[in-house]
Amino acid sequence: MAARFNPLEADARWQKLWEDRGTFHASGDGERPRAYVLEMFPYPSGRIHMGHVRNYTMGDVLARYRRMNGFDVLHPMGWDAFGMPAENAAMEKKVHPGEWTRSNIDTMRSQLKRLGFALDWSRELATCDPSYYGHEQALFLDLFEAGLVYRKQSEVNWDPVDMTVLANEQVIDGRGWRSGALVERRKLSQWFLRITAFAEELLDGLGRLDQWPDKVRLMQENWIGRSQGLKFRFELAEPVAGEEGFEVFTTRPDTIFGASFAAISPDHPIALALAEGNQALAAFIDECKQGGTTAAELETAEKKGFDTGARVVHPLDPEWRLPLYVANFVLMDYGTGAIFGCPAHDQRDLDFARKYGLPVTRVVAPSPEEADEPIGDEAYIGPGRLVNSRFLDGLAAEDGIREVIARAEAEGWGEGTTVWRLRDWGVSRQRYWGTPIPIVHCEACGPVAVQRERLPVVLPEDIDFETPGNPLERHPTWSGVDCPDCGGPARRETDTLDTFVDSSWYFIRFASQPADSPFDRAEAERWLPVDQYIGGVEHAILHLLYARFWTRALQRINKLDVEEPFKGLFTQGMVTHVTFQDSEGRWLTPDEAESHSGPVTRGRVEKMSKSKRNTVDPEPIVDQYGADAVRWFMLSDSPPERDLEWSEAGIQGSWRFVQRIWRLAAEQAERGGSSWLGAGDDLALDRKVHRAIAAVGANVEALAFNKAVANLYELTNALEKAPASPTRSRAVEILIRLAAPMVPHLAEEAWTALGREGLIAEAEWPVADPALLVEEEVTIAIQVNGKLRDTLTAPKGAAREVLEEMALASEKVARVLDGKPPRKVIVVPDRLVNLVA
RNA sequence: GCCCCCGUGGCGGAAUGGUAGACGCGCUCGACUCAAAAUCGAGUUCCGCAAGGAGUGCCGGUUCGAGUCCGGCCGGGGGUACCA
Repeated sequence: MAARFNPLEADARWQKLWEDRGTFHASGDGERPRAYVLEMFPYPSGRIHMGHVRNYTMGDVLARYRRMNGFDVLHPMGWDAFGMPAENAAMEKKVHPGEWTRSNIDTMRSQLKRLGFALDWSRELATCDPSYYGHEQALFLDLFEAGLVYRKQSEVNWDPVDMTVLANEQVIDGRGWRSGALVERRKLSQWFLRITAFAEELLDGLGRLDQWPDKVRLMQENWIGRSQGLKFRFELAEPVAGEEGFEVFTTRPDTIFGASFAAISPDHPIALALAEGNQALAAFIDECKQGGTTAAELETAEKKGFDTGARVVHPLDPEWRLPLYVANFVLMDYGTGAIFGCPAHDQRDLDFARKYGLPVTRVVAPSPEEADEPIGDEAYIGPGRLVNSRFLDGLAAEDGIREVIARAEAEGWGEGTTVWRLRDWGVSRQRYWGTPIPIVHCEACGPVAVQRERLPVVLPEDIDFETPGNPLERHPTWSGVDCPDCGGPARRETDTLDTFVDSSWYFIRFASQPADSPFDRAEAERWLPVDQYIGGVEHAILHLLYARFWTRALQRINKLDVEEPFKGLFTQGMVTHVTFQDSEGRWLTPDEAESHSGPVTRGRVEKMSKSKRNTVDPEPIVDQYGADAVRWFMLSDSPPERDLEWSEAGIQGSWRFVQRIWRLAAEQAERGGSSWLGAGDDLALDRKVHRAIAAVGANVEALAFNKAVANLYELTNALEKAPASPTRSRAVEILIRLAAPMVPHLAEEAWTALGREGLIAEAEWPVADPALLVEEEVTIAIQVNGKLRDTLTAPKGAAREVLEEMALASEKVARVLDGKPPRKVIVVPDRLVNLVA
C-alpha cells in the first residue's frame, strides 16, 4: 500500500465509479426517508470560482452525511443561464449569447465533476433551454389567468445617447457606462406580478421559518415593511383639473396639529395637472427625473421641493390652509404618493421646513413644562405627550393615533389602514437573453396569452448585437404574429422575463421534470420543501422572497400544495484573498506581485473579484493537491457563515492533513485491516472516539463544518498518540467514516485498503455509545468576585456543599480572602464556585 | 440615506451569561538527515525573572460573574427592487 495518497490517480477513479454506478441518483422509491439538499445554482459566467467550491462543498458534506444516515437524498445541479453577462460577451466578443453560455456550462460542469460532488447529474437543467423556459412561460400564463399578472407604467434608467434601458449596475455616477450620458428616468409600460397580494402571508410565514437565520428573516420583515396608520383626504382650497382633493398616508396621525405643509410626488396626478399651467413647476418635475432609479440614489439626493401655490385644507380645521409642495423625496410607489409634513418631529420634514421657511410647531413634549420649548436643528423623536394639539393635548402618542383615526372614521375623511413597503414585482426586461414573455399584443384585443400548444415561445437565433438595445425588438420577423383571439395582425411582446423568475421555481423542476408540464404535482410534493438550502447571503431578500412568493402563488392557484420552498436556509460567507497594487495603484495578481520589479503594496483582504485581480482559479489547485485537500480547506477554520480567506499556507496544511489520515489508514492496513474482534482495551481512547462521533455528527447537522473539522483533528491527534489496540483499530475505521463526507476520495481509497466491501459513500454513519459520552470528573473553576483564582477536580454531580467546602479549602482562595469569610457563595454545579467577598 | 451583519493572540478562529484563546496556520527550540523536504517531540495572548497584572474595536450600563445581554460610538461588509 502506497505511503502517500495520490489524488491525481484516485480522484478520477472513484468519480468514474460513482458515476457508473449512479451512486448519487435520487431514487424516489419511497423505501427510505427523503432529504432534499440544494445549493443555489450558479450563473455560468465562465469558470468555477472559489465561492462556488465553498458553497457546493458545504452542500456536499451534508448530502453525503444524510446518505450515510439512511436518507434517499436529492442533491441536484443546474445553471441559472439567462442574464446580462452573455449579452455583454456578445457585444464585446461577437459571440452568440447562447453559444457563450453553453460553452461556459460545459467548462464549469467538468470543473465541478473534478471536485467529486455527490450530485444527481441526471436532473441537470439550464434555464436558457426551451425545455425549461417553455414550462416557465406556461406557469406565467397560469398566473396571468389567475389575475396575478398585470401591466402598468414604471420607470427605468434611460440612456438618451444609446437610446436604451440600463440596468442599475450599468449606471455609474449617474451616467451610462458606455455612452457616458447623464441617465434619465423614463416610464415604460411593463409587466408586474402581484407579490403585494401576498405581503401579509409572506410576512407571517417568516415566523414559522425557524430553520432560517434570524438576520434573513429580519431583513425580509423590514423589506416587506408593514406600517399601520391613517389614510386621509386633503381637500384642495381650489380644485385642480376637476380634482377636489387627494389621499395622504401617515403613520403619525397624532402629530396632525404640527403639520406645516403637504407634499406630493413629482409623478402625482395633481402635480402633473398643476404643471400644465406652470412652466416653472414643469421644469422642476423634469429636474426630478434626472439620475437613476435606485433607492440609494433617490434617498441620498438633495431634498428639494417646489411650492405649487395651491393650498390644502387641514382636515381638523376648515380655516387652516397648508401650502402644497411637489417634493422629490415623496415616492409615488409608497402609500399614496402624498404626505403631510410635521417638521418638529421628523428630521427630513424639519430640514425641508428650514430650507423653505415653513413654520415648526412642537406637538410632542417630554414634560408639560417643555410644551413650548423651541425645536433647534434636531427634530424631537423621543417619547412624550401631545401638546399644542387642541383635543389631543395630554395624550400619549399611541392614544393620539387611535383618537385621530377614530375621529377621521367617524367624520368620514379618513380611515385606519395598513400599507406595505413591498412593491409589486416588475418582471419586464428590455433584453434578448431571457425567457420571452408569452404574450401577444393585438390592436383590437389588447394583450393576449399565447396558446398553450404554441409554447414554448422560442428565442430567435439570428440576432445581432451591433446596435445597443433589445435585438428582439428590431428582429425583422420574429415579433409579427396573428392574434390568438381574433386572428388579426398582432405583435409579440419583445420584453423578456427577469432572471429572478427563472430561479423562483428551479427547485421544483429539479424534484420532478416531466416533458409535457412544468412538474408532476405529486412527485414535487414528495420532495418539497427543500430541507436545506445553501447560498450567499447576498440573496437574503430578492431571490429568496421571490421564490417564496412564486411557491405561494402556485399554491393559491392550486398547482402545488407547498407553502414555503425552503425549510432550512444557510447563508454562507464569501471567499476572500489578499490584494496587491503597484506604485501607481494598478491591481496585481499574487503571481505578478511576486515577480514585480517595482515597489508592491500589500492591500486589504477582499472578496475575490476580477477587477481586484485577486481571484484564485480552483482548477490548478485541484490539479496540484487533489479534490479532497481543496474541499477540506473550504471547510476548515472559518465558520461557514463568515468570510474565508484563501491562502497558500492553508491549502498546504489541508494537504498535509489528508496525508495524515492516509498514514493512519495505511499503517492499519499493513497490520491486516481493521479488526472488530476483541474487547475495547483502551477506554480513554474509546471515550474520545465516541465523543468525536457525537460531536462531528452534531456539528455537520448544524453546518458548523469548522468545528467538525476541529473534532476530526482532535481525534486524529489522539489516534496518532495511542498505542496499538483493538480499540485503536476500530477507531481508525471510524475516523475514515467520519471524514468521508468531507474527503470522499481518500475515504473510499482507505475503506477499500482496510478490506471493507462496497462504497463508503453508502456505508453507515457510526453510532455513538451514550455510555461512553458520560464524564466522570469535572474541573471546577474557583472564583473570588468573579475572578478566577484556582481550579480543582471534583466528581461529576458533586453536591453544592461539597464544592463550596472544597473552594474554601483552597490555599489560593484563602490568600485572596485574607481570613475574612465570603459574604455570599454562588455554586454552579459541575462548573464553578464564586465567592463574593 | 435606510435595513441587516461582523469586530477575540502574529493569522483563521473556539467559548448553553460561568476557567477567554479548543483546533488549525505561522513561528521558536529539539529529534531524524551529509543536507533539504517530509515526519516526530516541546513551546507559543501581552507585560513581568517571578509573584502577579492586563486583555475579546471604543465609551458606559445590567449582573455574584459579560467575548456573550442593554445603550451610545468607531471601523468593515452585504442588500437597497434591472448584477447574479
